[in-house]
Amino acid sequence: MKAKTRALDYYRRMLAAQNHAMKGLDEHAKIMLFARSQEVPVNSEPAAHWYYVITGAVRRSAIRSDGRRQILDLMLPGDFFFVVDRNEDQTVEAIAEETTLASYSGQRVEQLAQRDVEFARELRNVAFQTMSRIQDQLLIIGGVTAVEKVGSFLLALASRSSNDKGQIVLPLTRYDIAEYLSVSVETVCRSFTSLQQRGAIRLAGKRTVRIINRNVLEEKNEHEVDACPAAPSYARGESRSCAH
Amino acid sequence: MKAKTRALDYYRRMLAAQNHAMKGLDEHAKIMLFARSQEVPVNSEPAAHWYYVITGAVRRSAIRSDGRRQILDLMLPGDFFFVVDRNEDQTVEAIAEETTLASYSGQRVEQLAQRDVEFARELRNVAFQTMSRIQDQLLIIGGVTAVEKVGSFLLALASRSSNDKGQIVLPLTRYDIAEYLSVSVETVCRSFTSLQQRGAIRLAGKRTVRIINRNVLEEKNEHEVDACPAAPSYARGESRSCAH
DNA sequence: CGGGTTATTGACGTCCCTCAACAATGGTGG
DNA sequence: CCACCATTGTTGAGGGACGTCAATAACCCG
Repeated sequence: MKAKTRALDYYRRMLAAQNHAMKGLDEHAKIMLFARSQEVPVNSEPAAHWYYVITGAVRRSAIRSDGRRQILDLMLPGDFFFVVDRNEDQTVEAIAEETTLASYSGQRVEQLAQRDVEFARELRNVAFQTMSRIQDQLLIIGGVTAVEKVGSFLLALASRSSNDKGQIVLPLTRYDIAEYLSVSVETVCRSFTSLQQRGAIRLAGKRTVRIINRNVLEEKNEHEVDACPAAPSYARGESRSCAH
Repeated sequence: MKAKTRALDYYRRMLAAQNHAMKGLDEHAKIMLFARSQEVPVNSEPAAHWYYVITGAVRRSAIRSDGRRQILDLMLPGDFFFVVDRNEDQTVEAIAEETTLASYSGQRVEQLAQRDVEFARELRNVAFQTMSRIQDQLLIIGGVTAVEKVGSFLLALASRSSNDKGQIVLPLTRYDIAEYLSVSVETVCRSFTSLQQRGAIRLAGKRTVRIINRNVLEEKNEHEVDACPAAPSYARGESRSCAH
């Protein structure tokens, strides 16, 4: 239980240092330690438990009817999460080894929200942040090519994780990335090598990515960048907005 | 302004009839009427205004850097929505003609949430419903084939709209569907005809869809249904969960 | 050392995006 | 009322991208 007390110390220090949204809850938090691929218990009723990621990484995923797994949300240190959906059978699992979470009872969260007005507002902001996270994922998945998806995924990951000058350590496997982006694992690999050959990223080991050229990652098409001459015909421009 | 007063009447009656989550707000609601493709004004600050769809349909969309439009959320009668994201430039537009919304000031919502505990809980549920909606869209977009995407989109639409025995009236154009599913318009059309030829749906007019065979829509692959003999190798089964 | 997981690359077939042409629809003004 | 035009919807041909199958390497752990 060395890791657990260490995580608790880290948690306390972080609470003291930065402005924690859930600071009213810290005395009621239950610190939990998870191993890689270990499931996080979530109740079926909506938001029965609230979690805060201290270290590691967590994925929330659903199984399709054809057996494929879709990662619905990826939580990194500093993120809150909870399970809302009633009908979908979702599983929450720790991705990284030694993932530590702070767990709050949903009932206690409700009570605190009733008493403390400021806390209730923070609670709403937590929900907003979750929505923003899923929405970003939707934009990433909606990308045209696989290289574009992987590129914007790396950029999103870099902006979320505490990065040291564009150096990202991937907390997830290629399979997880594939299930997050809903592409095949092989395509993810090929996208990585393609991005590296194009000078966009630099792979140091399998899990460490250094972003060399952000512009290449942001460019959606690989068609010899010529400063975006005009919107493609697929984008129907302003014809809709001008109607009526 | 005939339509506006009619919508207001409808709104009042609906409030009286069913249990409206925002019933504490009805006297502060501002009823607004929108024409097709008319933009709904949203402030840049998060959740500056809350909206409730009375009739019609509304889309919230973002423009990608390559010019393509991505619909991030689709709101039907009975849905609440608000704009959360700060950095993304999102536009909210009415899809259907004579779209009527009830608008609430975000400030007043905050005030009411501070006074009324029950209302604050309802407010959280509204946020949860929005999350659930975006999440469903994520699962739909993550589908493998275009036919599968269109099929699950139709099923989701049928479960959301007040349907008369599987009869759906699409409030959006093929272009909107394409931007919702992030596929090309032509592929959407081909998927419709393919689903019709397979006997899954029946097109009565361009915008009216009757669902004939739900099973065909739910089947992800068109590979001659043989009762799902085994999960495909792409789905890696339980090998992950069993690790450690 | 051996076995399982993870990662990478190639060959091949299929799905879908693009371009193109055209039909159907709806609104506007003469 | 009808011609006109913009929008919307549909279908075909061709090529590129990605999923699938396969083989292999690298890595971790007992």
